[in-house]
Amino acid sequence: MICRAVDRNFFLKLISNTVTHSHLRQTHAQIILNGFKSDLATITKLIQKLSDLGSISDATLICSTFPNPDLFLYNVVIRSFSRNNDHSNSLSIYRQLRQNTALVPDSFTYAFVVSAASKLGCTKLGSSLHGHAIVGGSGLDVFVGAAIVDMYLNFGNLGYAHKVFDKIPQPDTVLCNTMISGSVKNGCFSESILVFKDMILRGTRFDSTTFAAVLTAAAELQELKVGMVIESLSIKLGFHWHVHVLTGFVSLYAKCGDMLTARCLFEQIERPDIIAYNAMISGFTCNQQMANAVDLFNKVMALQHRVNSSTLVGLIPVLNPFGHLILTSAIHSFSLKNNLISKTSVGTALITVYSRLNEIDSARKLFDESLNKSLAAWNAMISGYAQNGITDKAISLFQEMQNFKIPPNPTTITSILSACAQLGALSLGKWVHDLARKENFESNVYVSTALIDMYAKCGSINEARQVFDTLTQKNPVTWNAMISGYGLHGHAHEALKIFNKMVDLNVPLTGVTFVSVLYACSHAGLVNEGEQIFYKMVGDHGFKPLPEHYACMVDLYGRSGELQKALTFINSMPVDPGPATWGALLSACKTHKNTDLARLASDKLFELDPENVGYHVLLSNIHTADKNYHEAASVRQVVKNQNLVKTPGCTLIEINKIPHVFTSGQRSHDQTDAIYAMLEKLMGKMREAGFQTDTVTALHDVEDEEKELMVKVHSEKLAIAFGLMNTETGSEIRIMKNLRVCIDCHNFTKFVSKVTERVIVVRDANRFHHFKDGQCSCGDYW
DNA sequence: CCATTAACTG
Repeated sequence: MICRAVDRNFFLKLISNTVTHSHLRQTHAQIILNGFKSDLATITKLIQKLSDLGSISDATLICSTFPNPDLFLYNVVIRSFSRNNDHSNSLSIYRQLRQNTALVPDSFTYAFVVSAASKLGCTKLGSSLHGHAIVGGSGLDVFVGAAIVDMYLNFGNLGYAHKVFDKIPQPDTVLCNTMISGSVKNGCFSESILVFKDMILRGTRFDSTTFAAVLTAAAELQELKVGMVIESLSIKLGFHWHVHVLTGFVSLYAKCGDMLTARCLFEQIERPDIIAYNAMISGFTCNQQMANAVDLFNKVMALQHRVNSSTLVGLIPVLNPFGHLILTSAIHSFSLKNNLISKTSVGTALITVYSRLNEIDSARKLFDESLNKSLAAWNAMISGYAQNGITDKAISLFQEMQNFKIPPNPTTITSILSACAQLGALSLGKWVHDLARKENFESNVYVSTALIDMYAKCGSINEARQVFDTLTQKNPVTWNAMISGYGLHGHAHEALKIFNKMVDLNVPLTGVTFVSVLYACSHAGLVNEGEQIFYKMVGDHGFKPLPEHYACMVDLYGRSGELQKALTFINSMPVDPGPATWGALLSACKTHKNTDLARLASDKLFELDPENVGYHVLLSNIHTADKNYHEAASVRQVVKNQNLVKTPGCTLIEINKIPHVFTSGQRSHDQTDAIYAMLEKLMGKMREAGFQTDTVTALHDVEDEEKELMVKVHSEKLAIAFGLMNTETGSEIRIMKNLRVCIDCHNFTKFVSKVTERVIVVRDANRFHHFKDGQCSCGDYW
């Protein structure tokens, strides 16, 4: 074939029309033969096409030998790497660009590299690229802005994202969509709706993505009103029949409990995608229609040709909140059969669901079997342990990660903080806080909320408040954590202040908000305040009380001694009282020594929850306190037959960051003799001051082993004595106990705080006690 | 695909 003189346009067209790699090689040869190998436009097009076809190595080879690359060519290469998911090479080309050339990056360059840094999770590099973009004058460009906002949202830093977003003069649809869906991903639903409302005010164009994203937020907040606004807008603009928009409505109605409408809308979706199916399945699960959920799931699985790893991963969020063993095993075996299990995303997803179902061993097995563990897989496993209360495993896995030099991300930090909180491990918690500071994770809402919870649960309520006060981004969970922290420490008035501020600032309240406030009130004896809030919850805020709210109310009345009122309340409840409600009454009966009512409550409990031996123990203790030893023994006999193992009490104290654990009657510690001598001295003083110990009265008719347990010195006394000996005069002592503190030890600690002039902070199984000058912050309510 | 808060008692 004779080649006629060809021009550049000929090659450009030829390259565009090429669909295979070998064809493109021939074209390249022609380009060289015809003397176009140094023509910038032709070579740029060639490189673009090569990378589109996935031949990234050919593309770079040509590029590196090209004499005078311009910025456009660099941008093409940078984007090619990103498109092939090779973000680190994309960034190294950027580095070459800055170091080896005099070219000045433009907004395209910044948009590409910022998103590469985002995908890689490089927070520090990301912020410095943000800086480069500002210096380079691209900081306010909508494309660059969208990339930067998306990056900060991806890093969980909603505050920075918002700062950047607010500065951009004319945010376009894509930028607003990024902000809306990113806020949703960060659990900040009302922020997301606010951005949408701003779009309406500013007249920004909407698209189906906008509506789909806002609907997710509206669904989470059960905001039917926002749904109505979106409905009329989307109908007017012709987006209403879009799959994603309809799916959004399905979720909204499902979350609001209207499954009829949800189903009806779902049926209008012509070709539902996996997200649509998921919305519907999740609607069924959260409205307890398990049979329907399983049916639809099987239908999805039957569409074999369309099921791949992302289908499975997509299904997982449906299971996550509720968990369902049958569905999970189905997915597991499906992925084994179809060789999808080695996909890390599928593995990780299954690890998560198994942990949610308390099947932590199955989760660990999957984790151990996966060869290339992604950060997400580590996180899934760590959070699985943390959520199941297996805090030691969570922490040791985290340490293993550190040893492997795998850098943690905010998700990791959040789970570890939750483990520290459960454990009361203040020094580890502080260390993790420092780490979070260094890595710039502090502004992440999850991290900061977990920090508040950690400090509160580790006894440092003031530090918790400090974190709370410095936050610019809070979500309802953050507020709830602060309220429950105050409740835990018996500071009900502070809890109420935070609650009122929430109301004033229009922060959406949740069911947990009310549980936390009511808990704070009942543990501080604020009966009237609690009562008012309960009625406001129903009347003003339109919440339907859940069983836990009823239980809180019974606890509120019962704890304060108003047992009759508690009973009247139970009888007036519109639903059948559950075990929590009767349990609250029973424990009140114990505190206020009402054996008759206790009998009534425990009969209900034995019926409602026959498996739970705890109620038998409680009833037995009530009889013991009533000096009805015969009755107590017979209740205990029932328990004996059911093989109850009592949790042994133990207390932890940290001295110079080293934890010491004491069990009751323990004599194995190095300083045992000194500890007992110290105790003897303190108890002597205490008796002189007229305190009497309560243990002897309970010793009638008790079996020998139990008698021994009662005479043994409780672990918290040992820990306190040890603490007194090993800390500076006048300093605070903090101890952590796994069970509730008994009346005798409570009195003892009060006394010690007075004679030694120490503040003693005790965390028991339920709450905090701050002992100072012979008084306890719990006001003897616990 | 991975993250935070509450709920009687033991």
